[in-house]
Amino acid sequence: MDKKTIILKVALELFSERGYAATSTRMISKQAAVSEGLIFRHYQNKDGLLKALYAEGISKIEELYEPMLKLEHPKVFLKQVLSIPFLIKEDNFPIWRFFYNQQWYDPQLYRLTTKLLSDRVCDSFRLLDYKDPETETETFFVLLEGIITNVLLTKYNLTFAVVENTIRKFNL
Amino acid sequence: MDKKTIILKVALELFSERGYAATSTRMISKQAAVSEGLIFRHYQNKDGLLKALYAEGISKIEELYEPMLKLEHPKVFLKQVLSIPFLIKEDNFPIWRFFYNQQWYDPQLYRLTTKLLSDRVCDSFRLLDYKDPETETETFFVLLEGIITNVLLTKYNLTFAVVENTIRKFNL
Amino acid sequence: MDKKTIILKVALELFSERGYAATSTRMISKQAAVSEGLIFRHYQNKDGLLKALYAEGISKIEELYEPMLKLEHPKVFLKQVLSIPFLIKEDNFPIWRFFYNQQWYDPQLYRLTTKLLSDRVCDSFRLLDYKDPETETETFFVLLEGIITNVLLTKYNLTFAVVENTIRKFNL
Amino acid sequence: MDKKTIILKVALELFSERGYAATSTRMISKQAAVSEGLIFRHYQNKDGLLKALYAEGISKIEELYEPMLKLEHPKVFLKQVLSIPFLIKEDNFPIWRFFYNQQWYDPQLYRLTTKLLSDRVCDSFRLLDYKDPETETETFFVLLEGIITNVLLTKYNLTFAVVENTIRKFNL
DNA sequence: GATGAATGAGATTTCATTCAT
DNA sequence: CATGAATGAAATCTCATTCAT
Repeated sequence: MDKKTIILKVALELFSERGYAATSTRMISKQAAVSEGLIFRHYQNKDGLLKALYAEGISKIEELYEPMLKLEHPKVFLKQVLSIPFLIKEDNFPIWRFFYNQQWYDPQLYRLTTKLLSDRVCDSFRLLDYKDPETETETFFVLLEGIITNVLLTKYNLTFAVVENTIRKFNL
Repeated sequence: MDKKTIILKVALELFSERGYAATSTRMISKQAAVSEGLIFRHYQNKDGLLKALYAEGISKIEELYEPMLKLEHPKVFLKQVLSIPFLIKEDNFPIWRFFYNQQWYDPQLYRLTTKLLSDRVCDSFRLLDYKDPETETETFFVLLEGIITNVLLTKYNLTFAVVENTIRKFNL
Repeated sequence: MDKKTIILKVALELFSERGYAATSTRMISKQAAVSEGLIFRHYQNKDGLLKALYAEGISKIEELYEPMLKLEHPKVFLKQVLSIPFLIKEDNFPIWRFFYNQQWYDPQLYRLTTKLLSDRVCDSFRLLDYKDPETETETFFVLLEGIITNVLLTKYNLTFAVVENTIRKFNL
Repeated sequence: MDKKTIILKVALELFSERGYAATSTRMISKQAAVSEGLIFRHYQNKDGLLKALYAEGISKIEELYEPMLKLEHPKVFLKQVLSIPFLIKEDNFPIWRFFYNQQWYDPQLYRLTTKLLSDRVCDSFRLLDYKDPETETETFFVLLEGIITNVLLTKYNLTFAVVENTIRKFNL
């Protein structure tokens, strides 16, 4: 892994755990074992790291969603969406934690992870003949966010039983 | 309102919106129209503000829960709990936002707002003859956190329909 | 003891142990259990404490020297002067320590404790027919300062044997 | 001389003359013509300057003592030790002044400059058949400290006659 | 590409001092 | 006489960023 990549990886880890504002470029350079100057050569400024991570995160999310969006059966699709928290592999954990944590300060991150799915989710509920698919979709996402937040804050200390219970509540 | 109180109020507003790390004591002093030194005279250090807000937040939460915990009927109680997001009055909004935002950095804040209710919620599901009240409770809280987070991030831009839908899903 | 006196006493203790610059008026007020404002009411400013202590110290020294200066026999007088370190009673210890420590920053304090005696010491050596009484006096005071410094820094951890040995070296 | 070295040199000069507590990092940076931040980059904190100076001072002292400790004849050796105040060259003056001044606040500095010599001094008195070499050594060091203090406080305004007189008193 | 010295602005904190009560 | 709130300046320290090498 080249130094540019290491810097971004370390920045992500620190932003994810401590938050953007509480992480200094010095900390990043120390933990990445590179000079502080190199961060600025590669990413211009601290905000550049943020932007690079936004881009990386979005592509990681799209990658994760790609096979999911190919599922045709609505119930199968919705169940898969609810399983997202358990699909976040260990090496993608930091970027999700970073996004969820960062949305408290950056409105453009709000619901970024779910809005790529919202149309398909709404369609699925419509196909399943739910009478108010919009409200159903909204409820679905609110719950999903609760689950994801929980997983990110407790580092996977959440039983799958909760997801199964949710699946039942949505008759999936 | 005396200056000590104003400082804490302003600190809360700023911490709530921008986060603790991104808020300088200088910003607080400017917005509170006091000298920067006064912050330290009253709260020792920046962390002292945090601790004072923790204490204040906890007592505000207990205040909010007090009448709720007196509700005897389990369904009534659970429905009331699900309505918490709409019970958070405007002047308590900042402390809730601060707590939910801060839990990303401070493990001691995790679930602090819900653990005061968890036993009663579990008992309620047991009284209602749910077969796995523990999982039901967990699902309930995960969903509640999703709703509260949503309300705090969008400033109440959430229809009550979602709550009603949830109530239906839990047969309340 | 009234508050004005307590303040000065506490200031002396702290200045004596930590030095003037490293002692804040806040520390003094805390340890004296008075308000910080009271220090300024009684002594105008921090420098006022210094000046008050200078005056007190000088009068304490004169008090100590008074009986000594009445000794007529030169040898008896000189031996008594060499015993000064052991005449400094516990409650006068802080003011001596303060003076000796403070002389590193304030030239007017240099030799202040000994210059009141220097003429009499020189006369004594002259009476005893020392051939160079000025150099003898200087040597005598240098040694005395060494002994006093030692006593002040080690809190009396100095054997009287050293003083006796010195007395012998000066044929007293 | 690089900036790191200049900072330490200036810090020494100021600490030596005004004392540690009364010297601000701002003063150091101004006089060293560097940014204040650089002090912290090179020495972590103000205390880091202190520690660096301790290390430097100890090595300077050892340097000064090295040739002295090679002197075999006890009288020659002791006379040389008594001449230390006149061996402190102008550029080592600040570090000695700093050490002697600082020992009033830092117990670990007490007698640091003499303890490296104490065994050899005691041995010398024993070789010269003094009956109580320990007391003789103690007296010798007390006097030496008096002389050094005097030199440091008056900037060499001390006649060599005092040292010669002392040598006579110890029969050297 | 990479370093590490260097900076100026700003963050946190402490300080002596004032003032209304 | 005495308090304690309040201040403005300064002290210590951190930060993002630049630049010569």
